[in-house]
Amino acid sequence: MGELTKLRAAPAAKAKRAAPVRKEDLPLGKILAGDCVSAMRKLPDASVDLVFADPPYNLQLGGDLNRPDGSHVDAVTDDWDHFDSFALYDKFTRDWLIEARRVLKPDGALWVIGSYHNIYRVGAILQDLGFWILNDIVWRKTNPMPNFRGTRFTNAHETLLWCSQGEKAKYHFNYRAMKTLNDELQMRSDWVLPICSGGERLKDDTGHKAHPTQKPESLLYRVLLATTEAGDVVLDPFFGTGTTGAVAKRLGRDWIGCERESAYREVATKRIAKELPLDESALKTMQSRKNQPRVAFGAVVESGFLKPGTQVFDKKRRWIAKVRADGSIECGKVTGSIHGVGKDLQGAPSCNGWTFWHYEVDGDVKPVDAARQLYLLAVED
Amino acid sequence: MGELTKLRAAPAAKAKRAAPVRKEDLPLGKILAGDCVSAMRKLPDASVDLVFADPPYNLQLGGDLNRPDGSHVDAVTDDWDHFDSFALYDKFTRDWLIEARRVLKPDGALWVIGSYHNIYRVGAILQDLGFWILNDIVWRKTNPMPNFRGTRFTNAHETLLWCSQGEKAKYHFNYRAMKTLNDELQMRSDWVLPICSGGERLKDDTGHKAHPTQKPESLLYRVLLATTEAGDVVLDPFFGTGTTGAVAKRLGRDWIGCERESAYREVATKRIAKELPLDESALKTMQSRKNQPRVAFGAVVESGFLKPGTQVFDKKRRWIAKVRADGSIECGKVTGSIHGVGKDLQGAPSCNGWTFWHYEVDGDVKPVDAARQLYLLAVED
DNA sequence: GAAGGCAGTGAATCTGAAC
DNA sequence: TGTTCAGATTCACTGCCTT
Repeated sequence: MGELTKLRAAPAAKAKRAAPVRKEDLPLGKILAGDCVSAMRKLPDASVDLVFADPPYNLQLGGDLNRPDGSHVDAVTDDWDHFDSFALYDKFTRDWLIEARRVLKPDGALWVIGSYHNIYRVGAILQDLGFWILNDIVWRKTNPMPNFRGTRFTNAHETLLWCSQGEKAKYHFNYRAMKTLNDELQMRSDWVLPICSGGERLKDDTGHKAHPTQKPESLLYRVLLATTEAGDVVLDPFFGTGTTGAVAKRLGRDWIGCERESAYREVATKRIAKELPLDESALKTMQSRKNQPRVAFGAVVESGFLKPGTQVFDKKRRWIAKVRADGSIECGKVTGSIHGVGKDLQGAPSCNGWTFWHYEVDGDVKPVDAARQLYLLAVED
Repeated sequence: MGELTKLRAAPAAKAKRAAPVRKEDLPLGKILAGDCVSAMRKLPDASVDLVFADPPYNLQLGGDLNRPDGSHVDAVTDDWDHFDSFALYDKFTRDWLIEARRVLKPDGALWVIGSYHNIYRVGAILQDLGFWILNDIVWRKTNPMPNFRGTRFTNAHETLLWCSQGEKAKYHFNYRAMKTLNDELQMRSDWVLPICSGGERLKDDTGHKAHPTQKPESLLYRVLLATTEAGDVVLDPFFGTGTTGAVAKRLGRDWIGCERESAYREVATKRIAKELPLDESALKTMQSRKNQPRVAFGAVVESGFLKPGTQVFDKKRRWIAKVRADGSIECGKVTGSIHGVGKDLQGAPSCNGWTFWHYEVDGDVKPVDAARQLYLLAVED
């Protein structure tokens, strides 16, 4: 971070006190061709209310990857995602962030989405440039791709950074709208949303996905609803197939896109043309209810509501097993989950371990489900 | 990031080919006083299996920042100077990460926990030093503090980074134990755990919380269970009230702490003294089949668990092959190992013959893996 | 028509021991 | 150092086809 630190923050658009930009002078509803830095240079200072950016993640993939069933994973191998070094990626990032900063109004905001491959570099650089992080948001995917080789944790989330122009800068946050959207609870920094698939996923003529990393509209929906007003101008420097434009149009926001690839520009143009502004009542029904958390037996053990080493047994005490540290149980040579061991011992097709296994508390015998209820109570506070 | 990028990874402890460090020469179960950089300097190269670090987050919170030598940095909270404090924080971060890297074994791993105030700086710096991010983990708090002023999203998570020593470095991951802990589904990168409160939260004599940022034991439990083995040495450079030590002791891991504040050291010492290790059988976890001894198909045939001449077939009976005396199989003109024949017949990139091929026993159809399990049971006794 | 089986797929830094 | 090959490894959801 050395060099950057010396730069100090460009004072951003703050210094410009010229006449405010007229919306008529902006290329609203247009997708600018070329790389985003050149494209943004055509825009005046302090002219947009929000920048939403989904830059390349700089994934550094090894060889091919196959699923356990032998099928091939269609990975992101496009040239635009490849950088030879962190240094080059950092320069690329700095360049587009500087332009984004110039183009943003003093009370404008920046959103960037990324994964662990790039988001720590992006985050450090935007802080160096003077952006002020308001929240980091975790998009928790309901249906991520599994880790097929069993080598790491399933990479089940991506991260968004929401920033103002500086520590003292103003910004817009529709607190009430977010709270309403979230069943009258404050909207949290973790958002549970499915990935983009099914009918929403755009296909090319051959039926292949039109873009490798299309984002779900629900994500943009929440971003725009939370941090813009109707009539605001939203700029997306990495427009892709135009999710930002489509949702902006639906929500009555103006938009400007930048996109290098003509194929993506064409798909986006057609897509947005079909989009219609949504009426208010439809907006309200788009949010899904919060889903009941599943509780893993391991989580109950981990949290101490049932200690490793505890003996558990079925109601008739035909079998006695011992709880192990990882939430597996052991009964003689049979080990596994509470469900699997109960099933195998009984020779049954299935078994609900929560009600099958019991333990003793102060002389009482209780199903292990009682420990789950204690866990849920503690977690709910 | 300029300067750092040029540094590139110190080759870490890899270069050291000296005699492996003996555990007797390490200050196991001790809390080293002083700042963590000086304390870590007393430890030999390549001597610990895991570093878990919960460094100070205090960037924008009023200048409560300390240099590695323990001296206090004067508060610099005006926005003119906040880059100076970023630079100081970066230097502090780099210093302790470099020592952590030296002390870690080549196949050791690093965990760091942080919030959006510091984690982007930490992440970029550790990448610059050559650490390789394996996952970023989101600790999703079930009971976070609300945002009282309604100005932002409720900050409901913290981030952990899990890193190996480098892109090609080895590391340990107890995949099966994690899958078991999560009810037979892969453990994801988002962990839902309550914050530390209630009886677990340590209090001082006045009933005030003993430490402002005490982490829940469940968090450390999962970290240590996932990425260490019993007997491993865990180092925590920011020991605080010793959550890492307490959980390490419980799980049969050795630990070393560093802590500047004597008050925290005292609380931690008492706390850990009370902790009891789990007995060995409770510590057993589900093992990956990768760790099981390799069994040649020929050995299973040789031992009579699958007789030469037996017909084996895939689940849909598209192909039928015959087992030969040497453990090869024959399907028409295709002959070879169970894996190779399965692969060639399907035209697949690879094939696990143990689960692909089946045989009949008493009218039941079983994968040939069942014969391997019988063989393993017989051999174990 | 309903239900169930089967195939396909998504921002993925995805093996390692033996020779 | 590189090459070979045994063999370990997946979750949620969509959509088409069969029963």
